[in-house]
Amino acid sequence: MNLVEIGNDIIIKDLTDFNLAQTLECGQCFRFSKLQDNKYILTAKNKLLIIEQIEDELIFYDTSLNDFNHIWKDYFDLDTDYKEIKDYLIVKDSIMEDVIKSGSGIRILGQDFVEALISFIISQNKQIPQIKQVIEHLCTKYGALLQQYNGINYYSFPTIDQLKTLTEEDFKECKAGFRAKYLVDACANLSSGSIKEKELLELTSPEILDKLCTIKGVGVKVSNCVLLYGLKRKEAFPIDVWIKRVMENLYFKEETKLEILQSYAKEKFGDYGGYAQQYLFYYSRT
DNA sequence: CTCCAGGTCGTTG
DNA sequence: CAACGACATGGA
Repeated sequence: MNLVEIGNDIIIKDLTDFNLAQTLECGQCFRFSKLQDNKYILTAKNKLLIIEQIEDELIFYDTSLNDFNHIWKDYFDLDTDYKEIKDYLIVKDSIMEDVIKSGSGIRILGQDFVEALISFIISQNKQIPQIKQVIEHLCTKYGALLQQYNGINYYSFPTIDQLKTLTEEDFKECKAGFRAKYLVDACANLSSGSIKEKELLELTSPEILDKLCTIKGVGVKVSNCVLLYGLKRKEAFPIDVWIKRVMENLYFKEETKLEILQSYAKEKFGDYGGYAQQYLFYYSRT
């Protein structure tokens, strides 16, 4: 990796297979906003980051080398060879060539486990702009103030210690609607230790999926999102309405049951299912 | 006003 | 066990 420090900024040069806008706007994360073309402000891992891509350079503004090495390199999946992943997918399935072309700079972000779980419980039966709103309400009310930028306060995602005190009414005030009781149950599971990230990491993906599905309001789709975005299980293949539609159009040409789609993806994309899913999602939305 | 949205639950046949 | 409506909220 070609890294340069200039003042308080860190610049990564000669990037390949990376597009910041695609990565942030492909629906995997919710806590970011666009400052200008290819320049974003985002909060993750208890930090505020201003980041810009100019051609094949990525600029991390006001970022220490320590934060880059320990947080952002991993968050943006910069050590993964996406060329190899794309080649694998295209060899397995020629249809993927066009699909990947549409979002060829997507990276899968390494998000916080609790944030991914809470966010994707909120996501059910909601549109992305509204998901973002509910999450922002939650963070503004219960997160810690990180920093002010251009007169706007930016907050961290609440910790489980903060979340565990919230009632169903508190979540409803954040406009979570009928999901409020699900969020309470998720937080109870997390704070009681009945679900612990460290213990999940020891399990196989199917075992984690079963465990997550014991939370009220968490089904197969949300669990797979948590596996992929919050626990780095790159074989996870979450199937939502968009993925269902695009797979039916590209591969089946007719209505197809979830189980069929799921096993098809497993056979076709294997350990790289998560990447395939992300390319498919982006393709189907553009 | 009606319809529907990154799903899941509880209830029916 | 497959099918179906309910569920809060807000935007089209």
